[in-house]
Amino acid sequence: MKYTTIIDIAKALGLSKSTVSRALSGDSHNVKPETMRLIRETADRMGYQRNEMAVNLRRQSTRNVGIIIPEVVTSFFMNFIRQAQHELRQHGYRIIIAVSDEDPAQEADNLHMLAQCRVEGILMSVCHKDRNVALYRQTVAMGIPIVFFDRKVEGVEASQVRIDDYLMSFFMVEALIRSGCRHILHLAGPDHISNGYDRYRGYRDALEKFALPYDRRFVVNGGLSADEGAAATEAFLSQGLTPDAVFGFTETATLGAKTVLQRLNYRIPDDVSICCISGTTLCTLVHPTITAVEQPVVKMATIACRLLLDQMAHADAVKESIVLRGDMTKRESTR
Amino acid sequence: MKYTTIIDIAKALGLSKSTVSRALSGDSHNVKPETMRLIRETADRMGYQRNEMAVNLRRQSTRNVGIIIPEVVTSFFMNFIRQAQHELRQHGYRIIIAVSDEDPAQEADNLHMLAQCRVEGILMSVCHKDRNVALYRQTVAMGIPIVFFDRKVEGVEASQVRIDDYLMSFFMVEALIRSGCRHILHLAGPDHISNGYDRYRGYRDALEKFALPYDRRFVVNGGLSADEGAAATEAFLSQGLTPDAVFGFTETATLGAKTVLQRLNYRIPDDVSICCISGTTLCTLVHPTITAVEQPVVKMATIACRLLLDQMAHADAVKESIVLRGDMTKRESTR
DNA sequence: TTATTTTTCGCAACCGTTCCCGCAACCGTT
DNA sequence: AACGGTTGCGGGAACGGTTGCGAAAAATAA
Repeated sequence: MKYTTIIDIAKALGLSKSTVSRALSGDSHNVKPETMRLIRETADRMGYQRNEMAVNLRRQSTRNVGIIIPEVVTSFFMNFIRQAQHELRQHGYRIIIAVSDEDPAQEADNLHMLAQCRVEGILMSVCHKDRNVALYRQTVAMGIPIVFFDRKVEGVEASQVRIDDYLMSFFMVEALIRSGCRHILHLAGPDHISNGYDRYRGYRDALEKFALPYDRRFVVNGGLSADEGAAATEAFLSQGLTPDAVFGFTETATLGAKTVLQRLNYRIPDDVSICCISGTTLCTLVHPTITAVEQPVVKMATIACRLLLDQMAHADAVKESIVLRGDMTKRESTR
Repeated sequence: MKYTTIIDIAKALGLSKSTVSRALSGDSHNVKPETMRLIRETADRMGYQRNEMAVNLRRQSTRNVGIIIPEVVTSFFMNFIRQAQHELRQHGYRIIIAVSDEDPAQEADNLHMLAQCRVEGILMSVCHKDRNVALYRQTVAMGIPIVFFDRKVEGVEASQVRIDDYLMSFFMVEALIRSGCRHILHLAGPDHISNGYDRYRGYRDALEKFALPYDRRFVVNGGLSADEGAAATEAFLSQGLTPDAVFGFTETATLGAKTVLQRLNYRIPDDVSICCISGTTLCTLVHPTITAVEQPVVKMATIACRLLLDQMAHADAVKESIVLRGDMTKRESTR
């Protein structure tokens, strides 16, 4: 496979590669219209594809940004990427996607890879709240701006955008209690995701507000996937405990719980209410539909991009930490 | 932001860049162990990140392949990417992901972008059965091997891997009929996706096998998304027609139909059976769970990668067209 | 006509890396 | 002492573009 280069075109036309370069990059100020047309035609005819790497090397700027996401099972991240791509493309940036698979080691690899590809900025949702913090710092110190989205990370001087996990969680549990629930199972997130703790705090404080007893057997690690959520729920039920509500850290795990409960003939919401944080359209497709706090993904992506574009434009742009309200939608799964 | 280069390292140590290059690329045959250690340490200390573009330019080979997918709403493509990444990484290839959003124009853009980034191969699922065929041809002719997966495309000399849409569809509808269904609504795919026609043929031939009348009002365009599927179902029902089964071209649209039916208090599967092709774990999360043919995504990705790796290794490798059996799983939504 | 400006183009340096080639030092052998 | 072989390293030409500068050519002004 041999690509045609501007030199090939130059030779074919008896011109210099400078002129060809200028013609192809649309420098109408320095090349005769006639010549321009000629060059462009031959370029087309010869199937010219310009070598992005040579350009980037010379220009000392790739116009691309990296997006690192922890997983691909949730549609949230996919939608984020979609919106971010839309947003960044308008500013002439290309995106490179890297998936960490919830593994800090792979995340570190991804970060290095992106640095080697000379991305000019990174949008990232971390997979561990502090395992790679030193690396994040180092990356930022090297001059690659990072904007963290969705998952909180502390100790790095960078912009962030996420929802108010504590408050959303508090409201959700408060609503459950007001609707009469007293024994609320909380499928908590894994310890290494910092949002998990905030959501847990919201749960506890809501109980406290209504002077309900806190039973730590009602807080279990629900994992992230549907399978993990199902397993956790089964383990919980096998202790002989009976919840009248389930409040999940994340959507997929919560749906796993729902599957188990329905299989055991619990009626939803009559016997048990179900709700969760970080719901997506999935919550509207299942039966009954699930009450959830939805991440305003479009807004989040838009803001994340704005923050990143700011940083890329001026290295001294002030770092902002933006906390959004989630959209809580009451559906069939709660009373 | 100024990256350290091998020249910086060379200067700092009073060595030549050649030696530094060799040390860092692990050419232990040509550099003294002592020097090697020294160079590597200083490289670390100076935060060296090698410039991937310079390497690629010089080597005349980027080791990356592109993956073009039509959309991100389905988890199928995400899982495909995940597996493909796993597979290709083992052979030292990086992947670049591009999303076409079901738009041929964007798909063409993506193809050009990948060529400019000098990918050495492309895995692709097309968004229109013939709109960009000339471009595919041209790309292959330029020497970039393409492997098409999931969605069929004709008229291009390239390897392909997909499931047997006709047969799977036939089996599924046959099963519906055997279970007593007589009025089967088919949510067909859009015309521009060629698998759609095969699935439709499967539907028709199954009816014919049992000598059931074909009523074309029972074949409607169900679109791809849940919303489209829901709208199509509502439009169908508003004609006063009553189906005793729904057979969907794709999962999301089928779930949209399910939502509508449940809202209208149809009992599933007592009043109406529901099933579809190209189901994912989503089918197991909803209630009732949905009978579906699942794409063997892991196998498909593995095979696609093998085919692509073959082509990249030997340009004259024979083009294969591999048709897989889907996994049909009976669940609660059918009798 | 000549002088001056403008247009159009070529030369050459440069981006960061790889890799071929050559050179010197050192080894053991004859 | 002369010789061939190995080891360790440096010099410099690529790879495919961009771009500042100068020069030739063309257009305009004097």
